[in-house]
Amino acid sequence: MELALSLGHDASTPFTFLDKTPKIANKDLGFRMALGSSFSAARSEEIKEARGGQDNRRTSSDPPVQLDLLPLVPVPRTQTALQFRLPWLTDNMVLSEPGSSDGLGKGLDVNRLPVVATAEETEDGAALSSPNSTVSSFHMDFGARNGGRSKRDHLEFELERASSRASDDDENGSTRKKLRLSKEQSAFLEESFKEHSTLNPKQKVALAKQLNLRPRQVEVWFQNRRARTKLKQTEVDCEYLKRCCETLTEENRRLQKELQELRALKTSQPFYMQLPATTLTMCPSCERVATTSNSVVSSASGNNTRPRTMQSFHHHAQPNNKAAAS
DNA sequence: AGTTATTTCCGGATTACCTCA
DNA sequence: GCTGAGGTAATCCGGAAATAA
Repeated sequence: MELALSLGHDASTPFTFLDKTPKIANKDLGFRMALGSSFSAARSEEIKEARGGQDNRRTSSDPPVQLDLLPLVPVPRTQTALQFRLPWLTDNMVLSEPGSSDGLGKGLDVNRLPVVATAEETEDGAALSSPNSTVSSFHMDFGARNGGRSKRDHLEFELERASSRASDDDENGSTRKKLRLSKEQSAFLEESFKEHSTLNPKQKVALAKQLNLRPRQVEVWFQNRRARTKLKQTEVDCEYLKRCCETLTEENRRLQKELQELRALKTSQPFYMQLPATTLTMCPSCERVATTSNSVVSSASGNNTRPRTMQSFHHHAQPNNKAAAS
């Protein structure tokens, strides 16, 4: 998709801005994004392709929209969603499947009650293998959060939160819960988002298992993340258009002034305007209108009163305009 | 082959909760 | 302690696409 901004009088030279946006974004805001109508089409293709398989309704390993809102931290392509190493873990602390025997990988689930697995999990087919082990097998180092709280303190803190949530739930099962993901969970989701901005069901379930979240939560996070990305990009585009508008306004002002000068010249020096019409050509390099009768104007007027822009155009050689000059 | 119902996912808008100044 | 703003998880709704009947 090429968005063309027509400025009214010259639709032949559409003003494209989106191809410039990434440059601006890279420089000023530290992220890039390629927008294109190919997105929806490509997505449809993805879906088609994915639905060829039984349980892969969608795949997004190569998203059509490239976008990075964070400092680029490349994750090797060879790492699948199941093989991510969390940057905050030491080398021997890789998240493992929740049901694995090593006991690692039981990330703290900020939303899951310590004991009860919800019906939704079962529906999603992503119920964890040991939902009641969330507390006992909590091994991730969350010391970085909450101002360097010790592991023990943090665990107690989280237990407290979990139990308070449990009591909330007991009081009213329909209470809407809104609980923050941990820094680590968010970081992991971000990393994953950088890899692919959409998830197929397998990836979603895998991520959910790794982070000890419900698949629905992962799905919602990705949806919200895409929305944030889009909003951010819209702001960038808006800012760019604003700057363009300012530039064009300034250009318009300048041209109006020039027009006024020309009109004044016409009234003060009528002979000037009786000369043969000046051939105007468009400069292929800068796309400015160039006049080819500089010498005539100059000699006829007797002094060099041509407006600044007309003077600035004469750097273009126009060999076939000698008639006008004579 | 065309139609309809169902399912699934998504985006957009909005709500509700949480944190922080 | 109260309050308003901002961030964000969660919800609702409608549309699109695929699939099955």
